[in-house]
Amino acid sequence: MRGTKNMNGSCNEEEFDQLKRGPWTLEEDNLLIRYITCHGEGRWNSLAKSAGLKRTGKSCRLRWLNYLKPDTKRGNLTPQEQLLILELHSKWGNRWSKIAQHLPGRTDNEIKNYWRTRVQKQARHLKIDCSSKRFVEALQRFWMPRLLEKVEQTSSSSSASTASTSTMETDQNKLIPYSQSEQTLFAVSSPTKLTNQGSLNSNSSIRASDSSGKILPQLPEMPQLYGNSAFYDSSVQNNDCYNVDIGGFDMMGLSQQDDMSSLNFQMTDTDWISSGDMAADTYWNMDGLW
DNA sequence: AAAACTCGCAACCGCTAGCTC
DNA sequence: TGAGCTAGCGGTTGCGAGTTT
Repeated sequence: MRGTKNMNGSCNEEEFDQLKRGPWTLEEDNLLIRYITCHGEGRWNSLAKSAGLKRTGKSCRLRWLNYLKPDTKRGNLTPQEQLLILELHSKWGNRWSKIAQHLPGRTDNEIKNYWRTRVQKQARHLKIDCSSKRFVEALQRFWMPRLLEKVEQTSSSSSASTASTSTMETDQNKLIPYSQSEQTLFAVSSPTKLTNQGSLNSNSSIRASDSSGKILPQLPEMPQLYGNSAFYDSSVQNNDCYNVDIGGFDMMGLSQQDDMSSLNFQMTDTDWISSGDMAADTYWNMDGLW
């Protein structure tokens, strides 16, 4: 069986017992980097041997992909990246590698860790299952708008002119999860761009609000965010995940509701979504998220 | 000051799809 | 066709660092 002594292909029992585990040393890292620089990736088991590493091929591959590869990004995820993760996870679930493909420089492991340590922590805090409809709804109504706000803050501070070029009519702070005609993930829409299929009525539109229920400042038009940023791979634009059919939200049982206010989550304990309590910082603490 | 606890992340494990022979 | 092997994925674990008691 894989994962046992037999998983290593040509590795016999004695070799297996001599294999090193645990944290990589600087020397091992250098060996691996040097070898891959000269010979390239692939054939990980033989690579491990040829490089003189007492590691499994699997371990070498992981170390390279998650840590040593030159274009690997380190450090905190940006709000843009977090937003994208939330969005893509709502569509694909725990398909970490697939999600990672859309965040250049980030690894599936990193994204998985982010989800488990940050997002699931919020779910625990709210005492709900992070895979539940309620939690997805919470993400959409509170977390994502705040991330968008954060994105706006960072983009306006780094490029004031870019942020101010959004001339779209945003008389309502409507956030639609997807725009069918534009390949965006999340956009502040003008009313004319809302389709019957994807629109949310104004009484129930997802709004960015602070804990007191105030409507937050208008949010930027998202196509700029995704269209211009380095992490948005233009090659992805024709991917079905962007050319969406609102399917990303169908899975959450929301899109078929023209009026979100009609959603009934049958909450018997605390109706924290509709009451607005959830938006209170005591329940939805964003401070630790970035 | 130190023990207990929590958190974040690197690394490992088990499984499986796909390829080769 | 099926056995063996490789690469890759998602889940889990272990450990060091930081925080709380």
